Amino acid sequence: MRIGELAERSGTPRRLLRYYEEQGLIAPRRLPNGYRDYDERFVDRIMQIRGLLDAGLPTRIIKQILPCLDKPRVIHFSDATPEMLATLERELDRMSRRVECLSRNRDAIAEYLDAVRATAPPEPALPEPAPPGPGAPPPADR
Amino acid sequence: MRIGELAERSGTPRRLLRYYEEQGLIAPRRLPNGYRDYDERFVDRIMQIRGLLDAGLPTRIIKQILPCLDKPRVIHFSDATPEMLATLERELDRMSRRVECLSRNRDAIAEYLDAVRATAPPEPALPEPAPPGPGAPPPADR
DNA sequence: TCGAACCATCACATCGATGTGAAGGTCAAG
DNA sequence: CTTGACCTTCACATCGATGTGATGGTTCGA
Repeated sequence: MRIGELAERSGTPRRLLRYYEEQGLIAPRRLPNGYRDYDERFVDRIMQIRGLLDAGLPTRIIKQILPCLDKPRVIHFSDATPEMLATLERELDRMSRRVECLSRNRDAIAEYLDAVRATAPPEPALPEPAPPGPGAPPPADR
Repeated sequence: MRIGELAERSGTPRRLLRYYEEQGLIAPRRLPNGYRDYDERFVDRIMQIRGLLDAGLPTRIIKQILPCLDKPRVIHFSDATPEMLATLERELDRMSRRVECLSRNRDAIAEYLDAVRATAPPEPALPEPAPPGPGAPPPADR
């Protein structure tokens, strides 16, 4: 597929797809006329990238960890330089802390909302849209 | 305490303490000479703010959710406008998604590291430093 | 063949978080 | 009384992620 379709299917501006490529996060093929050519797997890939970006990881780090998250792993064992492993360890630690901090505050918000709801009548829920893919980031804050 | 001590105790540049104040996240007293005057509670407060920032929340949102994370809650029930509650719901959802995405990728990295370690001999661990406060962010990526 | 709808690259703008430094006030210790 | 270590405000710079638009090539259908 070309960039427009991927943009639509991943909910990502073309600009960012080109930016992620420039940052070395993805490397789509090119058609004879120079157009970018993406296959299906890029949809989830982009979701994953956006999820990680949204969670606070910079592209530089994402670029390093992405190859390790693919199966089968065996292929990528050769990438495992000591510096690489050290980076991964550090990032693993950072991510765990982030998850902890985020969970703690999320639970506190949930608790607060529960407390508020206990004093005011709730409203009926709406039917939900389709669930997001494996790496889907939450919608923007704006 | 004055800004220098808080900066040191929270590991945060003075610049950012002033920035957070400018963004309405904190409101320290002022001494007669105009100096900012922080009490003990600001140390954890700053940690919490930095943790949330690091996890990808913008100051604008943090400003809204911070008052709800304090105990006792009862005092803050008056803040609970419908828009406020809607914001909290949205943000709760976003945070949950973030936690999910982050956890998933973190687990994948852990799995990868385990796989790698299974083929190379491990090294003995070092003694750990003091654990961080309640809202402590992970160290920077840089 | 012409226009619409794609695509390309490039450059510049914006936005939030952060760094840095200038110019000057306060205060305690020598 | 001066010096040094604090503090103040203000302004401008940087950095990464993102928005926007200019300029031009490709493809396809009317």
